[in-house]
Amino acid sequence: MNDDIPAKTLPRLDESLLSHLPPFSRLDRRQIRAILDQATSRRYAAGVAIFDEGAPAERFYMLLDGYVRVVRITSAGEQVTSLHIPAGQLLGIARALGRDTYPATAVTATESIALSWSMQLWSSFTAQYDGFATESYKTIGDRLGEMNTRIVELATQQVEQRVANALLRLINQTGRKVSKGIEIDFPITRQDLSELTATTLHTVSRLLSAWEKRGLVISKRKRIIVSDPHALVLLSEGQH
Amino acid sequence: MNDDIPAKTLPRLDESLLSHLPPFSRLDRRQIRAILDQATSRRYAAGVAIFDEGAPAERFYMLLDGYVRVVRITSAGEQVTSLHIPAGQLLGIARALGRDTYPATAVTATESIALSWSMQLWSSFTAQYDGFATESYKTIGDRLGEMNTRIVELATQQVEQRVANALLRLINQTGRKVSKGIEIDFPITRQDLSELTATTLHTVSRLLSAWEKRGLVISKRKRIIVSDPHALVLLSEGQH
DNA sequence: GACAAACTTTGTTTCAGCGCAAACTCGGAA
DNA sequence: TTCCGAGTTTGCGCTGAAACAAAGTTTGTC
Repeated sequence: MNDDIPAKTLPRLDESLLSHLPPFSRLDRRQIRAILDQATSRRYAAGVAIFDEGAPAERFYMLLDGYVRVVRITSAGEQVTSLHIPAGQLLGIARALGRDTYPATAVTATESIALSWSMQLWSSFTAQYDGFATESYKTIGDRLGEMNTRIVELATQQVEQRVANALLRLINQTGRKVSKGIEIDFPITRQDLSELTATTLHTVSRLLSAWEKRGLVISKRKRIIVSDPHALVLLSEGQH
Repeated sequence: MNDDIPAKTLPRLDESLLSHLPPFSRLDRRQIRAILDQATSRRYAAGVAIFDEGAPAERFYMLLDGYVRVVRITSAGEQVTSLHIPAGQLLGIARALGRDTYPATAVTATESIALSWSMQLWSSFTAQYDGFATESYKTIGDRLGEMNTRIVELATQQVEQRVANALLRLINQTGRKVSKGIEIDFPITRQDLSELTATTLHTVSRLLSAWEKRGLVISKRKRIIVSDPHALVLLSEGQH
């Protein structure tokens, strides 16, 4: 499960890694240097767990590169993805909400690089570094909003609309422009998409096939390009 | 929509109102006095909105008595209840997450009483009062966990299980012991319950009727008593 | 270049729960 | 006391999407 490349691979981390990221953007070079010097850097292969639901929340992370899926596993063994986290965001910040275990599992969707700090540093970070707490809570606020949206979607929308919405959200958050449209920037299977939309991989496959015939998307294995986002928006609103 | 009883009805608020509530429990009498003197107290009739989704977050609230439903309304006009808030909790604390509008509408389920403060006081409260911020964030953490649970439920469970779970959660949070079992402490219609479980009032009605025949619940209009919680737990796990 | 594993597609069957419709009941207002 | 509206119950038909099943395709590995 774990990775073969040891921690602290990168000899010395550059300040520019963090200086433009919201939680750190108000800090000066010296402060960022201090933060980096306390950080552990680590590479994760695709598909490995950075931390597990229920485990003691010992470290918090800043995802520098890659994508992470936040998943929960039901007692019946089904997986439900509750969030996607792109590079540049904090994760595992349970402590900010007074928890001492991680509330969900974080799995890399691609090969990823993350910095991490001991959770004991959390309170000194929030105390010392201006804007760090505020920005962290903003991130949590955004995630809360996103979860709220997912609840409403699950509660009121048809499968087709949910899948269309999920696709739109993914290209918004992590889309990359390519010649034929906008591509989701990391490998994503029908299974992943079904876990994100609370349906089965079969149904997702059928939908994507239908959409491909109508020219809305182009999909190869693990890759999806949205060529007509506007049409997807219509679908997400329930039009056919 | 609004209420006829003016603010500041209660001549002078007693410190004991707040002293045992988590966000204030670590404070001394003098501090609580100061907080109370800045508060506005107001009574709300059942079924009125304390604040509306999207409105500027001008005040934050402490619910002293009653119950509040946090709802969102979809573009199609359907309501989805995302949380129930019992007395003793803060609400409308959008600001803690860096938002300047309320992310959802708060509607009273019963006649309720709440204190409120101008949102401008938020930062001074968190700065001055020990434990206030921590406890507030803990509340948010709990709500996040609850929402997460709802997502997983919506994603993986059958209607019957979801309704059973909702009922169990309600009696846990707001149950009152009566001779024949545990009663939900505020009026709740089939419609409310259907909005909480993402189904129709018809289905909820059928389920409750069936359960009543089997002796698991007793229900009159707007009132539900759970007489066999354990059987409901089994149902919520998928047994029949 | 063959094999296995992972991922995807497509067909068929089944049924939970929704939509629609109608009737019933309770509790308060007048 | 009657009336009315809000809340509830129940029946029935329909359908979206899950379950089941099986075959096809891509990719990496030895």
